Amino acid sequence: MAAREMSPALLTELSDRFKALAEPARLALLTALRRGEQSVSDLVEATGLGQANVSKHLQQLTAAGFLTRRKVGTYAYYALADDQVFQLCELMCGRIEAEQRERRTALRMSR
Amino acid sequence: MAAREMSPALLTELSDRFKALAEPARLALLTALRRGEQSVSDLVEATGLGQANVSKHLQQLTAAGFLTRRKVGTYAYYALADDQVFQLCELMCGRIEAEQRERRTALRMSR
DNA sequence: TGCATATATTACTATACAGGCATATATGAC
DNA sequence: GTCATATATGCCTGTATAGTAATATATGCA
Repeated sequence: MAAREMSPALLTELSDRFKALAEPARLALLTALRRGEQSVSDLVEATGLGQANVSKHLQQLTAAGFLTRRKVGTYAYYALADDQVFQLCELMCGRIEAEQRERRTALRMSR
Repeated sequence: MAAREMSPALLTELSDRFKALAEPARLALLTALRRGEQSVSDLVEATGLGQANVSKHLQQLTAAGFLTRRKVGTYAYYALADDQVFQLCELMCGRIEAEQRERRTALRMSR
């Protein structure tokens, strides 16, 4: 947020982006796509999710700007729009690990 | 996600954190707290949200590790646990601005 | 043309949760 | 003790959405 003025509109846009990442299934799809562009059926197999479900999640991720879509014949190939999304995940993972470290330390202190 | 193995448990923890940021009201509270530690009633006034609503949002942000809570008398003072959360917002805002630039460019091209 | 495959969409159900209101809890003042 | 204030909690309603199953759409092939 920094020096930015946080208008209600920006807050809504921001929360919409975070909402796109706020689902384990969608994070699993992003993770699977680290290996490169894949079709819907590839991703169905990679994640074990239902086809309709995957299709809808991919649409949401694309609408949020995290994925690109390329249609070839009857296939739809999805790919990461960029890898910035993983910077977000890395920051979050770092927080989670820091908290786990703190919990372990607190545990040690209490014994 | 990088070199991390993304276990289902980690995906869930990650999505929980993102979910905490996936609400305009909670982002507004975080923004208000940039000015420093504040009580619940301060934040009610700053945001215009209802007291019960603010109290519940603050609990969620605290559970997600974004806020700390300090009780003094009948007051509860909340503060940002760190400012890393704004790095996340900055990254997201950067994405939003980039897309707006692209939309403007696309518009120029189409005229 | 008709058939098969890949993806998207629709309808439905179950669940989660934001928001508001009323109330409970906790602390301080008297 | 009573009263007032600050915060948290429980209940309720409406809305959003994840998941599934069935169907629609689109493309390629014979």
